[in-house]
Amino acid sequence: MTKNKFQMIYDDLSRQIQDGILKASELLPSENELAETYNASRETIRKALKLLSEHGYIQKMQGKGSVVLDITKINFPISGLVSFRELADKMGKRATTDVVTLEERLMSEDLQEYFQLKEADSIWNVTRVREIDHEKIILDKDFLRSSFVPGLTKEICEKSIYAYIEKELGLTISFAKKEITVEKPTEEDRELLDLNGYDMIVVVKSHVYLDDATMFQYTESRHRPDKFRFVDFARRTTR
Amino acid sequence: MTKNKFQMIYDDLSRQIQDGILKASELLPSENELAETYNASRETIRKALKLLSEHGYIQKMQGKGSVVLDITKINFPISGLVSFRELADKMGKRATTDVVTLEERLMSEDLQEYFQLKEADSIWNVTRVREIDHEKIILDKDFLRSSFVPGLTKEICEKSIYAYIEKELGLTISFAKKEITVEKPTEEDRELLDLNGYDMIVVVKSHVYLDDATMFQYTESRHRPDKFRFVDFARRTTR
DNA sequence: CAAGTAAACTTGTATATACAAGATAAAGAC
DNA sequence: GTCTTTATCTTGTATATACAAGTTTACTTG
Repeated sequence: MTKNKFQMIYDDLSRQIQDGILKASELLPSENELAETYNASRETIRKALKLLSEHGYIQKMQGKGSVVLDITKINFPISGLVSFRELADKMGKRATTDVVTLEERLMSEDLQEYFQLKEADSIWNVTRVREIDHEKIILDKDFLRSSFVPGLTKEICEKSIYAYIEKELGLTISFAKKEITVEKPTEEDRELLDLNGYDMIVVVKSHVYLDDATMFQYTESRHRPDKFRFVDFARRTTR
Repeated sequence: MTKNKFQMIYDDLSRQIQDGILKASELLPSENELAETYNASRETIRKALKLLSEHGYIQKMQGKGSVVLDITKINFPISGLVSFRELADKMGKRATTDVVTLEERLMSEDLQEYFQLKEADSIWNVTRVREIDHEKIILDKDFLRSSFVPGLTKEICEKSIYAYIEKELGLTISFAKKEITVEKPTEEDRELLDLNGYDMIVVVKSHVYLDDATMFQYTESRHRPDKFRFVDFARRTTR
């Protein structure tokens, strides 16, 4: 499945850490030892360890070794790019999605600006309400370039647009720029969500890019403040 | 200064991108060409390009090359670990810091839990109000293990604790776990901040770790919601 | 001309080697 | 015993080589 050697080693080691076989604050075997056990070169081991380090599984220390970090308290990875469905699954909550709007039209001028296009392109306009434990918590407003996502249906929007894009269409989502702010709710927010008296909304704006660096989606995910949580693992890198 | 070859190459290329010498949506020279111009091996070039990719400067595409991304709209890096001072400097705002509390005492039980220590250690308790454009916007509550930060003074807290830790003490901050939530303001928030009628507070909780994976600081940064903004660049990696 | 094929790019993976730099443990000097 | 030095671990950097895999270009073939 995962064909790459260093990814397989990463998978194996990260699983061992998650399962507690490799315990927190213990040292990993040295790179040379790992190279022997996995029948790989040291450089390949180092690629796997780099991944572990980036994802917060280990901390590397020159001269000493790689210590296993306590992942149990961290790993609530809204960090990175995780869809609503993946998240709800992980939490074991019963969550439903109501598709309020699904229409295709020419993009407006400000959207054209957002997508940095010279000519206005056709675009899908999807509005969805996310319900968790029978409360309408999240309002998702998606704008997807229809030239990339031809046959979008209500059924797909109810399940997962991401799954459709990646598995059905074979497109690869590569990276995203996100911005989190807190704003006053709009009329639409008040209509569609169970605000429960709160008069602020957490807004997550995402610009989503494909493999070839073309932006194909803009999303505003609007959350009721008491149900919002964002967790991040950040390494201090060379600026 | 930066001694490593691949970091110097990274610095040079990122500077060229920021200065517009390498323009967005253009292709970088191929890895082999770069290896020649920088008098380096291809692997060294690849390390530099990996950094560029991770920081959102370029997008690599197998078989094609590396395309320069439009960094101008992204780079408001609250993402990662940036201190209040660095941020204020970058925005060119006149910002002041008022040290409300600075005291050393034994840590409470819940703090001991946070730091995952068996015995209670001595800790610095710092409370600071951050003022921007004559408005009290941010309340920072810092808890630093005093065994690592011996001589903390009011003057240091008014400037930058980070600068003191990294430059004076020579400690290296390595990574942090952050959590963003939105909460009701406490009495302290109402007292110390200019809430301007807002009845919510954006809370950024940070666990800060050193080089050797010891946690030495816990911080709660409490922001007035209208002045809060968090920007993130996230790559979709192997999960 | 059109379609398909082959060659020549590009980046991705894997390996081997060499030395530098930091940390630790063992051996030696006093 | 105590301190210093040395050896030997560890990870970090840099290089060279080989081949795999994806893209583009040029060429051949019908």
